[in-house]
Amino acid sequence: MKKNYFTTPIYYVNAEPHIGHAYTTIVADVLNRFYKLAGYQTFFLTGTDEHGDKVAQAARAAGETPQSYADRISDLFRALWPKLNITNDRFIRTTEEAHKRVVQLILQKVYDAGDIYFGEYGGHYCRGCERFLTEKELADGKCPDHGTEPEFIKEKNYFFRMSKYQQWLIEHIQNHPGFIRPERYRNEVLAFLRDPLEDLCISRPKSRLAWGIPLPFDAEYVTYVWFDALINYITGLDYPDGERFGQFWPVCQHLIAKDILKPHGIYWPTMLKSAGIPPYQHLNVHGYWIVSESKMSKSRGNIVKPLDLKDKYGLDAFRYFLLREMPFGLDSNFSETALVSRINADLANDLGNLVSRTLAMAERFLNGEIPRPGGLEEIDRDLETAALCVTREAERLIGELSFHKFLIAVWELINLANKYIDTLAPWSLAKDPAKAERLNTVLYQLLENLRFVSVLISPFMPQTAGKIQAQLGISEPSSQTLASIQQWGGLAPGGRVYKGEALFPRVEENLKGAEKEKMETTSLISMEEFQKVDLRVGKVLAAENIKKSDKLLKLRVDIGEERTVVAGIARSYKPEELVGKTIILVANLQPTKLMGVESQGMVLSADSAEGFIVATFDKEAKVGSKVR
RNA sequence: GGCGGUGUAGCUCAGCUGGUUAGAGCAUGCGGCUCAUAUCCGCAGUGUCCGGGGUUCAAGUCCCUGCACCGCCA
Repeated sequence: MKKNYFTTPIYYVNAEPHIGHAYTTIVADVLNRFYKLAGYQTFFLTGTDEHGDKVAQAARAAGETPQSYADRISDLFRALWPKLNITNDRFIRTTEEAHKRVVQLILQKVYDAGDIYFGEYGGHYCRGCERFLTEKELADGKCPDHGTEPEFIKEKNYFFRMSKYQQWLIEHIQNHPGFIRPERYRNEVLAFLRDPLEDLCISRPKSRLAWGIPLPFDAEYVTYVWFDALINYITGLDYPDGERFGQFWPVCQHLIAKDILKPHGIYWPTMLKSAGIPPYQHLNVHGYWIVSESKMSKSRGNIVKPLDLKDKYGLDAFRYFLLREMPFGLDSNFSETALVSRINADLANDLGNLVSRTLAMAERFLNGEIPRPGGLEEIDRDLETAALCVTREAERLIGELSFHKFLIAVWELINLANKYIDTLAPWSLAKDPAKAERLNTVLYQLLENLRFVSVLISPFMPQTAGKIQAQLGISEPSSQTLASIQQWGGLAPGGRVYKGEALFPRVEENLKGAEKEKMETTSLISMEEFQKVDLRVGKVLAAENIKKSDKLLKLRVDIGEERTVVAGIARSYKPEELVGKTIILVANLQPTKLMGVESQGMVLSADSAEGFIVATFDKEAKVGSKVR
């Protein structure tokens, strides 16, 4: 059985989870779910990174011990993942005893290989910060936080001979194009490796920092946090003797954001090399979410955290948005407006409505029974071919992390199904008993297509996929694997389908929010300016449709003189309903031609639940009089 | 200061190894349908492809240079 192992970084517990953590973990989850669907045996690891200076400092600031502080923040992460429907197999913490043993084992191995030496390191040490400051951090030679001059301290430490493996690493990256991907990050690492690599300081004296894993060969020192943290990826597989390590190493794919490229692209492979462990398969590097406060949330005076939006709009929509919007590797913008736009356009209008209309027709025309299809015509085969084509593309696109391209492909299939419906108009077929078999075929193709779509989207939107499959009467969702959509026709005739709730209700609230904002920003006008508008009481003398327009009506209105007016209210009023009505007309509006008819004014109207309604008076007003 | 990235329609972005009238989605306008979540389908646009040079028969695509923004490093 083919295998795959996915990891997220173990998240550093000096801050609470945010959108970036969520994205990395959701991507790992999508991969994990997809490869399971494709029949792989998988393992998925995430967790928290808990040692080191910053955690010790954050704990001190919070008045806690490092351990209790780490426990608390680690729990925040652990509690978040189920809410995002994450299917990790293990949650690892670097403060676990098992991990400490593995770190010490690796240190000993590297030490025994002769790759660790004791040396002296000098730097600007700030007692307030309890750490070394770089030249750049210094402001006028002083610590920017404490305003004190740091001491130049020489400190003895252990160093990992990273430089020894520089050439090996360069060659490995060059010989394995997918080792670090996308390519931009591979190039970045190669560029970095053009300069001589410095050896890595891997210890901290206990006198300065006690919150770490003791070195096995010198009890006076603890391990540098990165050397400790990276090793989690093999601890998670129960290195060295665990069965999982044999199964899932080195078929390992790390997922990281670009900020931790160097430790993963350089420290980690050289550490593995020194310890005699083969390197991982892929390092998958993604970009940042640029979060701009959307106007929507600003105008309401409350700043919305991206992660909170999953509760507001639903988890699947949130997951879909993250994977659809960001080309893997690049930075992308995150905004509530963009999220709402994706929900309405892609999820409600395209997918949700397709499911809704298909199942409604199956219920209405076939009493909810999955029909037996008859002979296929070309257009029916085209739908099949397109669906099978997306299935075939899936493994390639997901394999190269092109999630957005894959989702585009699925949505092309969804659009094709919508076109298929429009072209074949099943509602017309249903009116003609002679076309019953044709109707059966068309609806079968549509239902089967929904089955394909549900399987294809299931790694991204597991809840939604489940809902669609339930509506299709599929009793065993576990049967719906990638293999099940290698062939058309898996949906068994005779089964029952039913139309459920709308999968994704349109988000209308925000439209109102935008309108509200527009109103708020409308500037104030003076009485004089208002009086420039000549509003008159008018009586509708005649009304008729304008041909070729379904929105416009042509009216003749008496305001003391007769005016021709074109009004965009044909969807709400039949011409005869308007005749005799007393209305309000803007009488001094610049005349304009609409659909070839000159309009000499504008009828006042407003929105209502039933569409446009025209403004009238509650008692009889005098025709032609001024409205104030 | 060094290294790298980005700059294409109102918005968000595709455009591989240079090759006919530069694309998609959203938004906009018009039309069609009525099964459907006022949804769907069709049609219609709009662009000094950041500026300036250069290479070439041919450059959004390659080279040089300038500007703007963003990373990483020192």
